[in-house]
Amino acid sequence: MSIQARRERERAERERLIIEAARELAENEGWEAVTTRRLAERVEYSQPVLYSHFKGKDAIMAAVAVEGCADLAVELRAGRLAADGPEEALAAVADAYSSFAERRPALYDAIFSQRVDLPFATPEAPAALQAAFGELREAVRPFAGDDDLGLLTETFWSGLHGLVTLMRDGRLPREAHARRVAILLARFGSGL
Amino acid sequence: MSIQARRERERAERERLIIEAARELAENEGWEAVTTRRLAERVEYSQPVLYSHFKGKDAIMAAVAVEGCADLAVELRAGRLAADGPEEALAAVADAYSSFAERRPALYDAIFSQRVDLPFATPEAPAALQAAFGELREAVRPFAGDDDLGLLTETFWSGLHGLVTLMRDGRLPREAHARRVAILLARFGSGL
DNA sequence: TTCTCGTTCCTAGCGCTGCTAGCAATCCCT
DNA sequence: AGGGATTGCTAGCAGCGCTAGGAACGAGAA
Repeated sequence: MSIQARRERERAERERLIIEAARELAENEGWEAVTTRRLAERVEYSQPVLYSHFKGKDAIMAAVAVEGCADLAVELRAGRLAADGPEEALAAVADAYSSFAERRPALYDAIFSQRVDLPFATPEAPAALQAAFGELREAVRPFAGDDDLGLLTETFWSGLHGLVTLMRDGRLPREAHARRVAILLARFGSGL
Repeated sequence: MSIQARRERERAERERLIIEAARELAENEGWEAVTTRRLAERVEYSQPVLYSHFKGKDAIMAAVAVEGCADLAVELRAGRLAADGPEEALAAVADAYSSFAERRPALYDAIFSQRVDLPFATPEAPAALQAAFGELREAVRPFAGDDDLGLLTETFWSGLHGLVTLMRDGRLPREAHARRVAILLARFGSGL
């Protein structure tokens, strides 16, 4: 009993090690630098060990994404709660969102851009994901009016997502980001 | 003179052949199926020939993107001009945009998602790209109010882009797309 | 304590990728 | 008709995700 418990514990630790190594490698050098060989070398195990923990590289990225999402949720919540007044809260959440995407692009990509099969808009979605979406929803709630709150939140979120991804890929000029966010806020942060 | 002209013509034809083959392959089987080997086989030349036309695979994708953008511009324009009234025009453009992304996801990806270094928000941006953006801008213009028209258009575009990409990757439920677009239109298609 | 059975993990390798060096053949011009 | 440049091929490199098969190790039984 105790032996098996120890083994499972060690296994879980190694799994955490893999996820963390993948996250660090991705954040430092981008996802294209995260190869199974480099990852294996970094955790000081051979390649096939990775496959005893995860189905494949995509599953490793999905695990990193879920963890990263928890960080995002925390930052969104902090922004929202620090602000006073609903307009300020919405702006704070938008800023926190932009800031996260800017500071941790690899993580943002894993969560929102990479093609990785995480369940999203369903009850089976990871708790961290629902928490992050929940923060957005609470910030949007005061401005819902007659609109469906969930759909309104999804639309606002899409706006933020579009802004940060198009900017990061060089499709929108970086210097005007704040003004674009302000426009988005003006259009969503009012009773209509 | 004539000989060189013929050679250049043949070369240009072959380049078109490559671009078209890449586009078809991508639209039929996705970009991950577009490998230099398959592409070479399809145009009935050897692999290295591709590299005498394009710097690499990314450049081929960029070429496909520019062509696809012309198609997008045409569809946006058709939608805009067929509608009467500014609200209807904005809705028509949004629908045309969504429809393009839905019908031709590989093309949409090449233009707006893939990391490919096309100049975007600069005067050197391809004409087709500027044309497509221009259609959005004209549809948005009646609702600019005090906002900068360019920035407002970029923000509206970001909203559309976020909606279609998040939906296509399974991060937003497909069935509510029309309602989300309606919300976006309600927030951008009014004098504020 | 020794033997045996399971598990764990590594070596080696498959088929693929984007890309390129170097040679053969072809075509144009003198 | 021969010389020279251009064109496009064959072959190969380094790296990718992933996996088969066997070696080595540790746990329990005689």
